[in-house]
Amino acid sequence: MLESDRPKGRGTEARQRKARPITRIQREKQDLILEAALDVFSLHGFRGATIDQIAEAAGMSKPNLLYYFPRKEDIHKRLMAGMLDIWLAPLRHMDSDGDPIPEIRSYIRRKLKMSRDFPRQSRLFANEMLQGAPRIIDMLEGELKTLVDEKAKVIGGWMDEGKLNRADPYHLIFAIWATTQHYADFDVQVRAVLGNDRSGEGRFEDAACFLEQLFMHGLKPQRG
Amino acid sequence: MLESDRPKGRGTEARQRKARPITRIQREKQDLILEAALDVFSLHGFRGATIDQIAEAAGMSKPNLLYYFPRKEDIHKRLMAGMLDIWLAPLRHMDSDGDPIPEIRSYIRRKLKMSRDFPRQSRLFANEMLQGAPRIIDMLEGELKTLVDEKAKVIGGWMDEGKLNRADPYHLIFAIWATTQHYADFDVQVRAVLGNDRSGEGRFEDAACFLEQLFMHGLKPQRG
DNA sequence: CTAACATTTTTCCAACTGGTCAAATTTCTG
DNA sequence: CAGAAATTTGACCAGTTGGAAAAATGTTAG
Repeated sequence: MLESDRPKGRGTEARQRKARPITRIQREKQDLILEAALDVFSLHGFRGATIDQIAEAAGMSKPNLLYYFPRKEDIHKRLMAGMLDIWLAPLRHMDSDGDPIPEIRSYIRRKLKMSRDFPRQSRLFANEMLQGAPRIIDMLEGELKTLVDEKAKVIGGWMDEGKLNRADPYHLIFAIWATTQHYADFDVQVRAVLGNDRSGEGRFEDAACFLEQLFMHGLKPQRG
Repeated sequence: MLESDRPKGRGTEARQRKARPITRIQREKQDLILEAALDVFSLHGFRGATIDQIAEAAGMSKPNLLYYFPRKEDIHKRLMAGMLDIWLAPLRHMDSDGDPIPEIRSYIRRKLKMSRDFPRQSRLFANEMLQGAPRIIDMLEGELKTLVDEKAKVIGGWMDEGKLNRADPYHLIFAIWATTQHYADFDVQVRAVLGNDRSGEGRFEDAACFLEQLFMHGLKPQRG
Protein backbone atom coordinates (compact mmCIF):
# COMPACT_ATOMS: atom_id res chain seq x y z
CA MET A 1 0.00 0.00 0.00
CA LEU A 2 1.29 3.44 -0.77
CA GLU A 3 2.24 5.78 2.00
CA SER A 4 0.06 8.60 0.71
CA ASP A 5 -3.09 6.50 1.11
CA ARG A 6 -2.30 5.06 4.51
CA PRO A 7 -4.41 6.56 7.30
CA LYS A 8 -2.43 8.19 10.05
CA GLY A 9 -3.43 7.79 13.65
CA ARG A 10 -1.69 10.35 15.83
CA GLY A 11 -1.74 14.11 15.78
CA THR A 12 1.06 16.50 14.99
CA GLU A 13 2.80 17.29 18.25
CA ALA A 14 3.87 13.83 19.29
CA ARG A 15 7.00 15.06 21.01
CA GLN A 16 5.59 17.82 23.19
CA ARG A 17 3.45 15.80 25.54
CA LYS A 18 3.53 18.20 28.46
CA ALA A 19 3.33 21.52 26.60
CA ARG A 20 6.76 22.73 27.66
CA PRO A 21 7.65 26.26 26.53
CA ILE A 22 9.25 26.32 23.11
CA THR A 23 12.98 26.97 23.32
CA ARG A 24 15.02 29.32 21.17
CA ILE A 25 16.71 26.41 19.41
CA GLN A 26 13.36 24.83 18.70
CA ARG A 27 12.06 27.93 16.98
CA GLU A 28 15.27 28.44 15.02
CA LYS A 29 15.55 24.86 13.85
CA GLN A 30 11.88 24.60 12.99
CA ASP A 31 12.15 27.69 10.82
CA LEU A 32 15.25 26.27 9.19
CA ILE A 33 13.44 23.05 8.43
CA LEU A 34 10.32 24.74 7.11
CA GLU A 35 12.43 26.94 4.88
CA ALA A 36 14.26 23.95 3.45
CA ALA A 37 11.06 21.93 3.15
CA LEU A 38 9.42 24.73 1.20
CA ASP A 39 12.18 24.47 -1.37
CA VAL A 40 11.86 20.74 -1.70
CA PHE A 41 8.09 20.30 -1.50
CA SER A 42 7.42 23.15 -3.92
CA LEU A 43 9.74 21.53 -6.42
CA HIS A 44 8.77 17.89 -6.12
CA GLY A 45 5.36 17.74 -4.49
CA PHE A 46 4.60 15.70 -1.38
CA ARG A 47 5.33 12.25 -2.73
CA GLY A 48 8.33 13.31 -4.76
CA ALA A 49 10.03 15.00 -1.82
CA THR A 50 12.13 13.01 0.65
CA ILE A 51 13.00 13.69 4.26
CA ASP A 52 16.67 13.20 3.42
CA GLN A 53 16.52 15.95 0.84
CA ILE A 54 14.88 18.31 3.30
CA ALA A 55 17.31 17.41 6.07
CA GLU A 56 20.29 17.99 3.82
CA ALA A 57 18.90 21.30 2.62
CA ALA A 58 18.40 22.30 6.25
CA GLY A 59 21.92 21.20 7.13
CA MET A 60 21.01 18.55 9.65
CA SER A 61 20.69 14.80 9.97
CA LYS A 62 17.44 13.02 9.22
CA PRO A 63 16.82 11.81 12.79
CA ASN A 64 17.51 15.31 14.01
CA LEU A 65 14.90 16.68 11.66
CA LEU A 66 12.46 14.03 12.79
CA TYR A 67 13.03 15.17 16.33
CA TYR A 68 11.32 18.44 15.45
CA PHE A 69 8.70 17.09 13.05
CA PRO A 70 8.01 13.45 13.85
CA ARG A 71 6.37 12.87 10.45
CA LYS A 72 6.86 14.07 6.92
CA GLU A 73 3.18 14.95 6.87
CA ASP A 74 3.62 17.33 9.81
CA ILE A 75 6.08 19.50 7.94
CA HIS A 76 3.84 19.61 4.92
CA LYS A 77 0.80 20.46 7.00
CA ARG A 78 2.56 23.41 8.62
CA LEU A 79 3.74 24.72 5.26
CA MET A 80 0.26 24.34 3.87
CA ALA A 81 -1.28 26.43 6.63
CA GLY A 82 1.24 29.23 6.25
CA MET A 83 0.91 29.15 2.50
CA LEU A 84 -2.88 29.39 2.56
CA ASP A 85 -2.73 32.53 4.67
CA ILE A 86 -0.45 34.15 2.13
CA TRP A 87 -2.48 32.84 -0.76
CA LEU A 88 -5.81 34.10 0.51
CA ALA A 89 -4.63 37.46 1.84
CA PRO A 90 -4.89 39.43 -1.43
CA LEU A 91 -8.51 38.47 -1.99
CA ARG A 92 -9.42 39.02 1.66
CA HIS A 93 -8.08 42.51 1.30
CA MET A 94 -10.53 43.48 -1.47
CA ASP A 95 -12.85 46.09 -0.02
CA SER A 96 -16.55 46.04 -0.84
CA ASP A 97 -16.81 49.74 0.07
CA GLY A 98 -14.07 50.79 -2.33
CA ASP A 99 -14.35 51.82 -5.95
CA PRO A 100 -14.77 48.73 -8.16
CA ILE A 101 -12.18 49.50 -10.83
CA PRO A 102 -9.37 50.51 -8.45
CA GLU A 103 -10.25 47.66 -6.10
CA ILE A 104 -9.91 45.06 -8.83
CA ARG A 105 -6.85 46.75 -10.20
CA SER A 106 -5.11 46.64 -6.87
CA TYR A 107 -6.28 43.10 -6.20
CA ILE A 108 -4.52 42.06 -9.38
CA ARG A 109 -1.40 43.91 -8.32
CA ARG A 110 -1.40 42.32 -4.88
CA LYS A 111 -1.86 38.86 -6.32
CA LEU A 112 0.92 39.41 -8.82
CA LYS A 113 3.17 40.72 -6.09
CA MET A 114 2.48 37.53 -4.18
CA SER A 115 3.65 35.50 -7.17
CA ARG A 116 6.84 37.54 -7.29
CA ASP A 117 7.57 37.56 -3.56
CA PHE A 118 6.39 34.07 -2.65
CA PRO A 119 6.87 31.91 -5.72
CA ARG A 120 7.60 28.80 -3.73
CA GLN A 121 4.37 29.08 -1.79
CA SER A 122 2.55 29.50 -5.06
CA ARG A 123 4.18 26.40 -6.49
CA LEU A 124 3.47 24.47 -3.31
CA PHE A 125 -0.17 25.33 -3.77
CA ALA A 126 -0.09 24.45 -7.45
CA ASN A 127 1.47 21.10 -6.68
CA GLU A 128 -1.26 20.32 -4.21
CA MET A 129 -3.93 21.29 -6.74
CA LEU A 130 -2.45 19.13 -9.47
CA GLN A 131 -2.57 16.17 -7.15
CA GLY A 132 -6.23 16.72 -6.49
CA ALA A 133 -5.68 18.68 -3.27
CA PRO A 134 -5.96 15.54 -1.08
CA ARG A 135 -4.67 17.34 1.99
CA ILE A 136 -6.58 20.61 1.71
CA ILE A 137 -9.80 19.73 -0.04
CA ASP A 138 -11.74 20.54 3.13
CA MET A 139 -10.25 23.99 3.26
CA LEU A 140 -11.11 24.54 -0.39
CA GLU A 141 -14.73 23.59 0.09
CA GLY A 142 -14.94 25.48 3.35
CA GLU A 143 -12.84 28.55 3.99
CA LEU A 144 -11.90 29.25 0.39
CA LYS A 145 -15.37 28.73 -1.03
CA THR A 146 -16.90 30.93 1.62
CA LEU A 147 -14.48 33.74 0.89
CA VAL A 148 -14.96 33.47 -2.85
CA ASP A 149 -18.73 33.35 -2.56
CA GLU A 150 -18.63 36.51 -0.50
CA LYS A 151 -16.33 38.38 -2.86
CA ALA A 152 -18.21 37.14 -5.92
CA LYS A 153 -21.33 38.66 -4.45
CA VAL A 154 -19.55 41.96 -3.95
CA ILE A 155 -18.33 41.96 -7.55
CA GLY A 156 -21.78 40.96 -8.76
CA GLY A 157 -23.19 43.92 -6.86
CA TRP A 158 -20.76 46.26 -8.58
CA MET A 159 -21.92 44.90 -11.91
CA ASP A 160 -25.56 45.42 -10.98
CA GLU A 161 -24.78 49.04 -10.27
CA GLY A 162 -23.28 49.34 -13.77
CA LYS A 163 -19.83 50.06 -12.41
CA LEU A 164 -18.38 47.03 -14.17
CA ASN A 165 -19.20 45.22 -17.37
CA ARG A 166 -21.44 42.26 -16.68
CA ALA A 167 -19.51 39.00 -16.45
CA ASP A 168 -19.42 35.91 -14.28
CA PRO A 169 -17.67 36.98 -11.04
CA TYR A 170 -16.43 33.48 -10.30
CA HIS A 171 -14.72 33.12 -13.63
CA LEU A 172 -13.33 36.60 -13.21
CA ILE A 173 -11.69 35.55 -9.98
CA PHE A 174 -10.40 32.38 -11.65
CA ALA A 175 -8.92 34.48 -14.44
CA ILE A 176 -7.11 36.72 -11.98
CA TRP A 177 -5.80 33.73 -10.08
CA ALA A 178 -4.65 32.02 -13.25
CA THR A 179 -2.93 34.96 -14.90
CA THR A 180 -1.09 36.06 -11.79
CA GLN A 181 -0.05 32.59 -10.61
CA HIS A 182 1.29 31.84 -14.03
CA TYR A 183 4.34 34.01 -13.41
CA ALA A 184 5.30 31.96 -10.37
CA ASP A 185 4.20 28.48 -11.40
CA PHE A 186 5.34 28.58 -15.01
CA ASP A 187 8.37 30.72 -14.33
CA VAL A 188 10.67 28.50 -16.39
CA GLN A 189 8.42 28.75 -19.38
CA VAL A 190 8.10 32.50 -19.11
CA ARG A 191 11.87 32.84 -18.86
CA ALA A 192 12.46 30.48 -21.76
CA VAL A 193 10.08 32.38 -24.02
CA LEU A 194 11.12 35.88 -23.06
CA GLY A 195 14.80 35.02 -23.22
CA ASN A 196 17.40 36.42 -20.88
CA ASP A 197 16.86 40.04 -21.89
CA ARG A 198 13.30 40.59 -20.71
CA SER A 199 13.00 37.83 -18.12
CA GLY A 200 14.67 39.76 -15.32
CA GLU A 201 13.23 42.37 -13.01
CA GLY A 202 11.11 44.23 -15.57
CA ARG A 203 9.12 41.08 -16.19
CA PHE A 204 6.68 41.64 -13.37
CA GLU A 205 6.21 45.29 -14.19
CA ASP A 206 5.42 44.37 -17.79
CA ALA A 207 3.00 41.74 -16.61
CA ALA A 208 1.27 44.17 -14.26
CA CYS A 209 0.80 46.69 -17.07
CA PHE A 210 -0.48 44.09 -19.45
CA LEU A 211 -2.92 42.57 -17.00
CA GLU A 212 -4.24 45.95 -16.01
CA GLN A 213 -4.88 46.77 -19.65
CA LEU A 214 -6.42 43.36 -20.31
CA PHE A 215 -8.79 43.36 -17.40
CA MET A 216 -9.76 46.99 -17.87
CA HIS A 217 -10.12 47.32 -21.62
CA GLY A 218 -9.77 43.98 -23.37
CA LEU A 219 -8.35 43.71 -26.87
CA LYS A 220 -11.00 45.09 -29.13
CA PRO A 221 -10.35 48.71 -30.15
CA GLN A 222 -13.25 51.01 -29.34
CA ARG A 223 -13.64 52.76 -32.65
CA GLY A 224 -15.74 50.19 -34.57
CA MET B 1 22.45 10.44 -5.01
CA LEU B 2 18.92 10.87 -6.17
CA GLU B 3 17.69 9.11 -9.24
CA SER B 4 16.42 12.26 -10.87
CA ASP B 5 19.84 13.82 -10.87
CA ARG B 6 21.81 10.80 -12.00
CA PRO B 7 22.96 11.01 -15.61
CA LYS B 8 21.69 8.24 -17.85
CA GLY B 9 23.95 6.62 -20.39
CA ARG B 10 21.93 4.67 -22.93
CA GLY B 11 19.23 5.72 -25.32
CA THR B 12 15.58 4.76 -25.31
CA GLU B 13 15.24 1.65 -27.44
CA ALA B 14 17.56 -0.67 -25.58
CA ARG B 15 15.49 -3.72 -26.41
CA GLN B 16 15.10 -3.27 -30.16
CA ARG B 17 18.69 -3.63 -31.22
CA LYS B 18 18.07 -4.77 -34.77
CA ALA B 19 15.07 -2.60 -35.70
CA ARG B 20 12.63 -5.45 -35.99
CA PRO B 21 9.14 -4.56 -37.16
CA ILE B 22 6.87 -3.65 -34.28
CA THR B 23 4.34 -6.39 -33.54
CA ARG B 24 0.64 -5.97 -32.88
CA ILE B 25 1.06 -6.89 -29.23
CA GLN B 26 3.86 -4.39 -28.86
CA ARG B 27 1.74 -1.55 -30.12
CA GLU B 28 -1.24 -2.54 -28.00
CA LYS B 29 0.72 -2.96 -24.80
CA GLN B 30 2.71 0.19 -25.32
CA ASP B 31 -0.50 2.16 -25.73
CA LEU B 32 -1.88 0.54 -22.61
CA ILE B 33 1.22 1.49 -20.66
CA LEU B 34 1.30 5.05 -21.95
CA GLU B 35 -2.35 5.47 -21.09
CA ALA B 36 -1.78 4.23 -17.54
CA ALA B 37 1.41 6.24 -17.17
CA LEU B 38 -0.39 9.39 -18.20
CA ASP B 39 -2.76 8.91 -15.29
CA VAL B 40 0.01 8.36 -12.81
CA PHE B 41 2.58 10.89 -14.00
CA SER B 42 0.02 13.65 -14.39
CA LEU B 43 -1.11 13.08 -10.84
CA HIS B 44 2.21 12.63 -9.05
CA GLY B 45 4.90 14.09 -11.30
CA PHE B 46 7.97 12.17 -12.39
CA ARG B 47 9.56 11.57 -9.01
CA GLY B 48 6.28 10.91 -7.25
CA ALA B 49 5.17 8.28 -9.72
CA THR B 50 6.32 4.67 -9.40
CA ILE B 51 6.66 1.94 -12.01
CA ASP B 52 4.58 -0.32 -9.81
CA GLN B 53 1.69 2.11 -9.86
CA ILE B 54 1.86 2.40 -13.63
CA ALA B 55 2.15 -1.35 -14.10
CA GLU B 56 -0.84 -1.98 -11.88
CA ALA B 57 -2.89 0.66 -13.68
CA ALA B 58 -1.95 -0.97 -16.96
CA GLY B 59 -2.87 -4.40 -15.61
CA MET B 60 0.52 -6.02 -15.94
CA SER B 61 3.54 -6.95 -13.86
CA LYS B 62 6.40 -4.54 -13.36
CA PRO B 63 9.01 -6.62 -15.23
CA ASN B 64 6.54 -7.02 -18.05
CA LEU B 65 6.18 -3.28 -18.29
CA LEU B 66 9.95 -2.88 -18.20
CA TYR B 67 10.13 -5.22 -21.17
CA TYR B 68 8.42 -2.55 -23.26
CA PHE B 69 10.01 0.51 -21.69
CA PRO B 70 13.34 -0.42 -20.15
CA ARG B 71 13.45 2.74 -18.05
CA LYS B 72 10.96 4.88 -16.23
CA GLU B 73 12.43 7.84 -18.06
CA ASP B 74 11.57 6.32 -21.44
CA ILE B 75 7.86 6.26 -20.67
CA HIS B 76 7.95 9.82 -19.47
CA LYS B 77 9.86 10.97 -22.53
CA ARG B 78 7.31 9.45 -24.87
CA LEU B 79 4.42 11.01 -23.00
CA MET B 80 6.17 14.34 -23.06
CA ALA B 81 6.58 14.28 -26.82
CA GLY B 82 2.94 13.38 -27.44
CA MET B 83 1.79 15.97 -24.95
CA LEU B 84 3.80 18.76 -26.50
CA ASP B 85 2.21 18.13 -29.88
CA ILE B 86 -1.21 18.50 -28.34
CA TRP B 87 -0.16 21.45 -26.26
CA LEU B 88 1.32 23.43 -29.16
CA ALA B 89 -1.33 22.61 -31.76
CA PRO B 90 -3.82 25.36 -30.85
CA LEU B 91 -1.22 28.12 -31.17
CA ARG B 92 0.25 26.62 -34.37
CA HIS B 93 -3.23 26.79 -35.83
CA MET B 94 -3.54 30.56 -35.42
CA ASP B 95 -3.57 32.05 -38.91
CA SER B 96 -1.70 35.26 -39.68
CA ASP B 97 -3.91 35.83 -42.71
CA GLY B 98 -7.14 35.62 -40.73
CA ASP B 99 -9.05 38.40 -39.02
CA PRO B 100 -7.37 39.27 -35.71
CA ILE B 101 -10.39 39.27 -33.44
CA PRO B 102 -11.88 35.99 -34.68
CA GLU B 103 -8.44 34.39 -34.79
CA ILE B 104 -7.74 35.17 -31.17
CA ARG B 105 -11.24 34.25 -30.17
CA SER B 106 -10.94 30.84 -31.79
CA TYR B 107 -7.45 30.35 -30.41
CA ILE B 108 -8.85 30.79 -26.94
CA ARG B 109 -11.62 28.32 -27.70
CA ARG B 110 -9.21 25.74 -29.06
CA LYS B 111 -6.94 26.08 -26.05
CA LEU B 112 -9.86 25.78 -23.66
CA LYS B 113 -11.11 22.74 -25.52
CA MET B 114 -7.69 21.23 -25.07
CA SER B 115 -7.99 21.71 -21.33
CA ARG B 116 -11.35 19.99 -21.38
CA ASP B 117 -10.43 17.11 -23.68
CA PHE B 118 -6.87 16.47 -22.54
CA PRO B 119 -6.69 17.51 -18.90
CA ARG B 120 -4.11 14.88 -18.04
CA GLN B 121 -1.73 16.11 -20.69
CA SER B 122 -2.21 19.61 -19.38
CA ARG B 123 -1.40 18.50 -15.85
CA LEU B 124 1.59 16.51 -17.05
CA PHE B 125 2.89 19.69 -18.61
CA ALA B 126 2.15 21.72 -15.52
CA ASN B 127 3.97 19.22 -13.34
CA GLU B 128 7.02 19.44 -15.54
CA MET B 129 6.92 23.23 -15.41
CA LEU B 130 6.65 23.30 -11.63
CA GLN B 131 9.74 21.15 -11.38
CA GLY B 132 11.68 23.58 -13.53
CA ALA B 133 11.12 21.65 -16.77
CA PRO B 134 14.37 19.66 -16.37
CA ARG B 135 13.42 17.26 -19.13
CA ILE B 136 12.06 19.67 -21.72
CA ILE B 137 13.92 22.90 -21.14
CA ASP B 138 15.61 22.55 -24.53
CA MET B 139 12.27 22.25 -26.25
CA LEU B 140 11.02 25.33 -24.43
CA GLU B 141 13.97 27.44 -25.47
CA GLY B 142 13.92 26.04 -28.99
CA GLU B 143 10.69 24.89 -30.60
CA LEU B 144 8.33 26.66 -28.22
CA LYS B 145 10.18 29.95 -28.17
CA THR B 146 10.43 29.97 -31.96
CA LEU B 147 6.72 29.40 -32.33
CA VAL B 148 5.82 32.03 -29.78
CA ASP B 149 8.20 34.57 -31.28
CA GLU B 150 6.59 34.03 -34.64
CA LYS B 151 3.04 34.36 -33.37
CA ALA B 152 3.90 37.31 -31.19
CA LYS B 153 5.14 39.08 -34.29
CA VAL B 154 1.88 38.33 -36.05
CA ILE B 155 -0.14 39.70 -33.15
CA GLY B 156 2.14 42.72 -32.94
CA GLY B 157 1.49 43.34 -36.62
CA TRP B 158 -2.24 43.28 -36.04
CA MET B 159 -1.81 45.86 -33.31
CA ASP B 160 0.26 48.06 -35.59
CA GLU B 161 -2.59 48.00 -38.07
CA GLY B 162 -4.93 49.18 -35.35
CA LYS B 163 -6.96 46.00 -35.48
CA LEU B 164 -6.23 45.25 -31.84
CA ASN B 165 -5.57 47.38 -28.80
CA ARG B 166 -1.89 47.78 -28.22
CA ALA B 167 -0.55 45.40 -25.62
CA ASP B 168 2.46 43.14 -25.12
CA PRO B 169 1.84 40.12 -27.38
CA TYR B 170 3.95 37.81 -25.22
CA HIS B 171 2.01 38.56 -22.09
CA LEU B 172 -1.18 38.20 -24.07
CA ILE B 173 -0.18 34.69 -25.02
CA PHE B 174 0.77 33.96 -21.42
CA ALA B 175 -2.63 35.19 -20.27
CA ILE B 176 -4.41 32.92 -22.73
CA TRP B 177 -2.31 29.97 -21.67
CA ALA B 178 -2.87 30.69 -17.99
CA THR B 179 -6.61 31.23 -18.09
CA THR B 180 -7.34 28.21 -20.24
CA GLN B 181 -4.98 25.81 -18.48
CA HIS B 182 -6.45 26.78 -15.18
CA TYR B 183 -9.56 24.74 -15.86
CA ALA B 184 -7.52 21.59 -16.30
CA ASP B 185 -4.71 22.12 -13.79
CA PHE B 186 -6.77 23.60 -10.96
CA ASP B 187 -9.84 21.52 -11.68
CA VAL B 188 -10.29 20.55 -8.01
CA GLN B 189 -10.26 24.15 -6.95
CA VAL B 190 -12.72 25.19 -9.63
CA ARG B 191 -15.05 22.38 -8.62
CA ALA B 192 -14.73 23.16 -4.95
CA VAL B 193 -15.57 26.82 -5.46
CA LEU B 194 -18.37 26.37 -7.95
CA GLY B 195 -19.95 23.56 -5.95
CA ASN B 196 -21.64 20.57 -7.49
CA ASP B 197 -24.31 22.56 -9.27
CA ARG B 198 -22.23 24.55 -11.75
CA SER B 199 -19.10 22.42 -11.87
CA GLY B 200 -20.42 19.94 -14.40
CA GLU B 201 -20.71 20.22 -18.16
CA GLY B 202 -21.73 23.85 -18.34
CA ARG B 203 -18.51 24.87 -16.67
CA PHE B 204 -16.46 25.02 -19.84
CA GLU B 205 -19.16 26.85 -21.76
CA ASP B 206 -19.35 29.45 -19.00
CA ALA B 207 -15.60 29.77 -19.04
CA ALA B 208 -15.52 30.21 -22.81
CA CYS B 209 -18.12 32.96 -22.65
CA PHE B 210 -16.35 34.72 -19.84
CA LEU B 211 -12.92 34.57 -21.45
CA GLU B 212 -14.29 35.80 -24.73
CA GLN B 213 -15.82 38.77 -23.00
CA LEU B 214 -12.70 39.42 -20.95
CA PHE B 215 -10.26 39.32 -23.81
CA MET B 216 -12.53 41.27 -26.12
CA HIS B 217 -13.93 43.99 -23.89
CA GLY B 218 -12.32 43.95 -20.48
CA LEU B 219 -14.21 45.04 -17.39
CA LYS B 220 -14.54 48.77 -17.67
CA PRO B 221 -17.92 49.87 -19.01
CA GLN B 222 -17.64 52.06 -22.11
CA ARG B 223 -19.91 54.91 -21.10
CA GLY B 224 -17.42 56.99 -19.03
C1' DC C 1 4.69 -29.41 -36.34
C1' DT C 2 8.72 -27.00 -34.87
C1' DA C 3 12.37 -23.82 -34.50
C1' DA C 4 12.92 -19.04 -33.77
C1' DC C 5 11.27 -15.45 -31.81
C1' DA C 6 8.22 -12.59 -28.68
C1' DT C 7 6.19 -12.22 -24.29
C1' DT C 8 5.44 -13.07 -19.47
C1' DT C 9 6.51 -14.55 -14.90
C1' DT C 10 9.42 -15.62 -10.95
C1' DT C 11 13.12 -14.52 -8.32
C1' DC C 12 16.27 -11.49 -6.90
C1' DC C 13 19.03 -7.20 -5.71
C1' DA C 14 21.08 -2.93 -4.10
C1' DA C 15 19.71 1.61 -3.12
C1' DC C 16 16.38 4.47 -1.07
C1' DT C 17 12.38 5.34 1.85
C1' DG C 18 10.05 6.94 6.31
C1' DG C 19 10.80 6.17 10.76
C1' DT C 20 12.69 4.13 15.60
C1' DC C 21 15.79 3.80 19.45
C1' DA C 22 19.25 4.31 22.71
C1' DA C 23 23.44 6.37 23.57
C1' DA C 24 26.21 10.53 23.37
C1' DT C 25 26.52 15.36 23.53
C1' DT C 26 25.14 20.05 24.33
C1' DT C 27 22.58 23.60 26.67
C1' DC C 28 20.16 25.56 30.34
C1' DT C 29 18.99 26.34 35.33
C1' DG C 30 19.86 26.77 39.92
C1' DC D 1 29.76 23.81 38.83
C1' DA D 2 26.10 19.77 38.95
C1' DG D 3 22.13 17.87 37.47
C1' DA D 4 18.24 17.91 34.45
C1' DA D 5 16.49 18.70 30.29
C1' DA D 6 17.10 19.42 25.42
C1' DT D 7 19.42 18.22 21.34
C1' DT D 8 22.19 15.50 18.20
C1' DT D 9 24.12 11.36 16.44
C1' DG D 10 24.83 6.57 14.73
C1' DA D 11 23.03 2.21 14.11
C1' DC D 12 19.30 0.06 12.66
C1' DC D 13 14.71 -1.64 10.51
C1' DA D 14 11.00 -3.02 7.48
C1' DG D 15 8.88 -1.71 3.33
C1' DT D 16 9.44 0.35 -1.29
C1' DT D 17 11.88 1.49 -5.34
C1' DG D 18 13.97 0.97 -10.09
C1' DG D 19 15.78 -2.49 -12.41
C1' DA D 20 18.42 -7.24 -13.85
C1' DA D 21 18.50 -12.15 -15.07
C1' DA D 22 16.82 -16.16 -16.48
C1' DA D 23 13.55 -19.47 -16.85
C1' DA D 24 8.87 -20.44 -18.54
C1' DT D 25 5.33 -19.76 -21.71
C1' DG D 26 3.08 -18.01 -26.10
C1' DT D 27 3.05 -17.04 -30.96
C1' DT D 28 4.05 -17.53 -35.62
C1' DA D 29 6.46 -18.30 -40.12
C1' DG D 30 8.14 -21.92 -42.74
